[in-house]
Amino acid sequence: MPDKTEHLHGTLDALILKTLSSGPRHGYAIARWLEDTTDGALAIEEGSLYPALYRLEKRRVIEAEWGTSELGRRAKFYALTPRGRAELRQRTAEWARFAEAVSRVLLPAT
Amino acid sequence: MPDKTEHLHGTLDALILKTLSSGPRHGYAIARWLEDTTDGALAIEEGSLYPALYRLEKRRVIEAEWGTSELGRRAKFYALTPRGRAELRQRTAEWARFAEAVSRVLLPAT
DNA sequence: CAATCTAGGTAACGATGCCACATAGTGGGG
DNA sequence: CCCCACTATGTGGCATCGTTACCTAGATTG
Repeated sequence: MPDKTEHLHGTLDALILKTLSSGPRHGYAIARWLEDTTDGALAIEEGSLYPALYRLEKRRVIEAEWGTSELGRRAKFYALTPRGRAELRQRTAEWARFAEAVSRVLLPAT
Repeated sequence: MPDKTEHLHGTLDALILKTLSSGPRHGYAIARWLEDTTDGALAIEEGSLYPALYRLEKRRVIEAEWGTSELGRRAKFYALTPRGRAELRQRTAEWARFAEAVSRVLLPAT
């Protein structure tokens, strides 16, 4: 067994954008939501999440604002920009195409 | 647009193994077959393919033998080892699980 | 009081695919 | 006849990106 699943490569950004498409969320909530929604199949490490958020913010696809979490703690809320919505659409389409292709190769019985 | 699709990350090995599951093939044929089978959706660069083949060979999931291609040129034919078949099964299952999770997140309408 | 959860963050690392290029033989078109 | 395109393998350097392993800090709960 070589390594874990670094399948996330190239997909994490899209997942984050999608998570924000229903409204602003803070980082921790993004990770929780993704984990819950996928019954734990997708586990986002903090060391992946926060750098990813910075990248996305720098590229202006999301923007951040400090606020207060549901539990009264200080938290940074991220929101999609219009640019982000456009990128989400594009990346979703790319994913669909890619996943369809891989499945077509991989899933037929040996 | 940030970069191309390096979605292949972590998936390339499985695709190669699958390609070999129906019999030995040489590197170039693997790339062609994947491209054809997916109508060009998966394009494997040489700079990715050959290093990947070495990695797989070193890990004993495939083994190589020099031979002659259909067109009479010298070519290195790769074949799955039993170990390779086992890994293919495992990786296919991982992919299915991962893809299902991502699709569940990404594909519902915004 | 310790542990656990929420919340954000950083540094160093390694894996892996990509780009660009090199080599070489062959077949076909102009 | 020459050049291009295609078959076929390979290499070096690069960049990206997720992971591991930490750290801080406040709140809650056992």
